Amino acid sequence: MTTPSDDDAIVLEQPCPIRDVLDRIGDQWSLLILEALAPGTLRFNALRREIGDISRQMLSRTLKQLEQDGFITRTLYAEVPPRVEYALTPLGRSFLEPMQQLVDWAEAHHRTIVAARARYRAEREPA
Amino acid sequence: MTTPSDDDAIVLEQPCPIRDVLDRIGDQWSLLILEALAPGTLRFNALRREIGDISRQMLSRTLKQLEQDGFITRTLYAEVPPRVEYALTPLGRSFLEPMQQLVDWAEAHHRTIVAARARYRAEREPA
DNA sequence: CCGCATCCCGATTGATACTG
DNA sequence: CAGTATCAATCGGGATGCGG
Repeated sequence: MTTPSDDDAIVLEQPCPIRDVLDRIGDQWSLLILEALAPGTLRFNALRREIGDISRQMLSRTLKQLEQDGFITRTLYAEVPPRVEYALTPLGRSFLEPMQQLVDWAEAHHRTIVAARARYRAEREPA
Repeated sequence: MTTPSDDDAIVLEQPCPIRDVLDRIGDQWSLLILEALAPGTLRFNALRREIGDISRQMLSRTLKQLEQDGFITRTLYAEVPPRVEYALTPLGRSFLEPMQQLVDWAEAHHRTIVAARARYRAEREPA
């Protein structure tokens, strides 16, 4: 078995709390998902449409991670066809507050960063 | 040329500001470096010792990224042996403020996250 | 409708050795 | 001291098709 199933997700003890958090929301999709759920509960495909260009696999994997860490809940309704709803937990919701600070900072300083990059390139491309 | 040099670092325009920031500090080392520099200027190897288990290559690459984005400055002193000092810029320092909120949140909720993981596993491993 | 298994490729990272 | 070059191994993540 060289390719373990998603169910075997490794859950290492991270001695550093912030690493836990960055590992979870530093990836490409987690933050997008959390923000998509901020207004309210969404189903799998609704979430997919909301985010736009995420594959089913990555959405599935990322949701599982977020559920595992207690940021969201997954509710399966035993209907035909199946319905699955995702929603923020209080933990997930509380996380969005400090995260918003960072988002605000990013928006406020985005131009500075872009300018720094341009300057960096300019210094290295003399002619 | 299948392995581009580090100097050819790709600088794509990210339409979403927060992505820029997460891409830069969501990696394994950037935040550690920024926090190591918070108390003051450090030289390359001092930084390496401070962080502990980072390879020279990753430290070099990450520092370059951080410099490129304007979070730190790199000052080369034309001496023998060479001396290079890294320090936070005002941008880098201002970034640490909202980031600290997130670090605090992570520390405050770490136990909750760990508990959520344990609970998740317990639910899936009946016996 | 929701999600998992498989295949596959490019990106990331470490080790090691070499340079200014 | 402060890196860079090269090689090799690993890993994330997309596409697709099957299954519940």
